[in-house]
Amino acid sequence: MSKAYEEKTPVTMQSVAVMAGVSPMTVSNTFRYPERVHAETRRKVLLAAAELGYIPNHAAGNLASGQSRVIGAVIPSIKNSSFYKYVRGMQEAVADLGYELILKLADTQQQEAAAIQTFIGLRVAGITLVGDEHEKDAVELLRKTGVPVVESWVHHAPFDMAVGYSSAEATQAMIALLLEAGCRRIGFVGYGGSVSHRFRERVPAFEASLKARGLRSDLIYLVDEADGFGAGPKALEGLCGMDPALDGLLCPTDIIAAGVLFECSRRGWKVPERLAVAGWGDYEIASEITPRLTTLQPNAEDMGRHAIRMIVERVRGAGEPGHVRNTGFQIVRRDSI
Amino acid sequence: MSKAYEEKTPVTMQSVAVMAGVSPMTVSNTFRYPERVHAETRRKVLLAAAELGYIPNHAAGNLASGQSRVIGAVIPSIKNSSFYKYVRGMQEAVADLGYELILKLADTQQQEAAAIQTFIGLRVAGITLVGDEHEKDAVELLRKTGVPVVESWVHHAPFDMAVGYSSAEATQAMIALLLEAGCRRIGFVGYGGSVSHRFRERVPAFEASLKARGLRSDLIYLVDEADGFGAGPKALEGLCGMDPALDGLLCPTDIIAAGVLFECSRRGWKVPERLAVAGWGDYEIASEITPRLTTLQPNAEDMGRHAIRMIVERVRGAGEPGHVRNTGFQIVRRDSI
DNA sequence: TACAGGAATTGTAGCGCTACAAAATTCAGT
DNA sequence: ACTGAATTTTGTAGCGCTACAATTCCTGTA
Repeated sequence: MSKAYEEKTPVTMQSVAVMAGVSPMTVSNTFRYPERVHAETRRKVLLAAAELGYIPNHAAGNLASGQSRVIGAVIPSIKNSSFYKYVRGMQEAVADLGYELILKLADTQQQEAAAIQTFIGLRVAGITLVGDEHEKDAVELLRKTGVPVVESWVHHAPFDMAVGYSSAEATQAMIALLLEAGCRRIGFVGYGGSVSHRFRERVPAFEASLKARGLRSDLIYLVDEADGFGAGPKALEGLCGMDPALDGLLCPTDIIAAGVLFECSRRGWKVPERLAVAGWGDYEIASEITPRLTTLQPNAEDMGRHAIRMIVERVRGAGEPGHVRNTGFQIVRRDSI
Repeated sequence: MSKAYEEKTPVTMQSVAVMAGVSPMTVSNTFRYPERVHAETRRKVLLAAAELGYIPNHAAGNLASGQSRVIGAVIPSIKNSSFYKYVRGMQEAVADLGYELILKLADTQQQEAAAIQTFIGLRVAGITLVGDEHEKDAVELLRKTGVPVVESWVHHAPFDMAVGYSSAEATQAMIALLLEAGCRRIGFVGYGGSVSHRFRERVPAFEASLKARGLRSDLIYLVDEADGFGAGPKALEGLCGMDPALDGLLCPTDIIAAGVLFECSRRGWKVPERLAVAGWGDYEIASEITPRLTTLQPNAEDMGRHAIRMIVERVRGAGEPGHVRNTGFQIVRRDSI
């Protein structure tokens, strides 16, 4: 029977130092400032470290130096493939900059607050959040500790820094495209319930765009976030009830747009001739279903990359609080409009 | 202009102790062993801590106690919704047990090895991995440090502990279902390239099941993992080339099965009459498309929960190395078979 | 050969916390 | 009031590492 975890003799910097025949400080320097150590010495130290399987204890280093190379990211859900790209962007950036990224999932504001506490407990170098709606106490805590924080997917008024794009502008752009394609009775599918700001700000943008053209702007139908694809058929039915001649539809995600497409095929409706459908998010499914979905691509990887860069800049003394970076969006024109 | 992060006066246990008028040790006890301190004292300490926004420094605590309340999970990808459920299960279990979960994404073995190093550097209490194929050095390192490790989604021969189900058994069960439904010319879609063991072990199970019944067992088509939905049509075309009377199809994921369903609808084939289609993974899409997909549900949440429990048990002194837990699977019968 | 000046190396002290043991306080039962 | 035990509180030492200053080792030049 093998020994329990704690009973193994831990490999410390000290043991590496002894094996390499140098002082512990030299071992430390070898890892943190390799250029300060003579090449030959460095070789010996690295050899000893490899031999012993030595991994520097971040916890101790962090404590001694007051600095951390770890950035914490709170993600609301991993179901959504935009977040996947966002995380990829962050991973890429931390790798370039010599940092580490750790993730926590949080579906609710309470969970987010708990995740923030964990990260602060770990004394991470910075934190990235999604959205601009957070628990009051959590924000207070972040303020007090002064950790660099980037809010992603939002576009203005951060309590520290933000990176994202404007959902309102994106909505306008999508409506413009629908209008250009000849649609005149455009419907809007939104999320009901207490959904986040970045979804809610689309509604007024939708209304304003249509009113400006003198078109009907009340074809709005709210669905339940949990319904997935199933929300598509429901929304289509609801909206057709309001205006049977509905000819364009703006969906909050590609998933719902796909659901609408399934329903159109069931009804024998041609897309985009009978109904033009706009997605949002550029999920994988958008380019795979028939007809291929015209959608909005939010540059999620860029967002992730910039979120990390902003934190690292701040740690290095640059980067002002209040900094907002607009990573924009792109409309991917395919077959559904 | 606000001060830089490092310049803020940090709130330490000491400052809480002063404010509450007790010794630092009492503050420590209040957080770690609340029952050891008098209720009234506890109240004072908690009040002071809240007032100052004190969050215990995990790094220091970890260093002093040699113990950690953080478990690290390495996830290969978050695109796949089974992993989502797996993570949910883990989150739930850590919350129950008073631990924390942090995630790292790793698509390749190299990235996995790096993630393991990070976790060991953080001196986490345990690590969960996916699959049983890891970089040799990483395994060596895990062995040396003795961290409790659970390999998930696999069923046997762990180097420490494992939790999962047998892909071979699952394949057999699915084939049995197809046969029962009257299929006699069954095709198999697999992943080409260097794909992990848990996918590869399905092939011999497929062949054996069919040979045992004296049926054709060479209708195997390999697709590229990156093709997503698009792999479905390709596989269907390839397999029909081998046997135009193909009447059943076993897909490696629901995504591919969905792609096949799209293609069937394009061809005007009835499912399951013309072709019965089996998915794998019970993704969201499985219950949303028409016809609804019969698929294999791997009890991912259970897997996550058990992975965490096994680690915590080990830390607490129970739980043998070599422990394997079979969380089984379920076939979700819907309309495609 | 001596020595300034840079390169490389090494003690010292302490980061914030906790294990442990010792000390102080409270309490019950005479 | 007094004692022994139980409860609560508190020093002490040290976890593994790094900042910083001090020391030692080199090299080239006078």
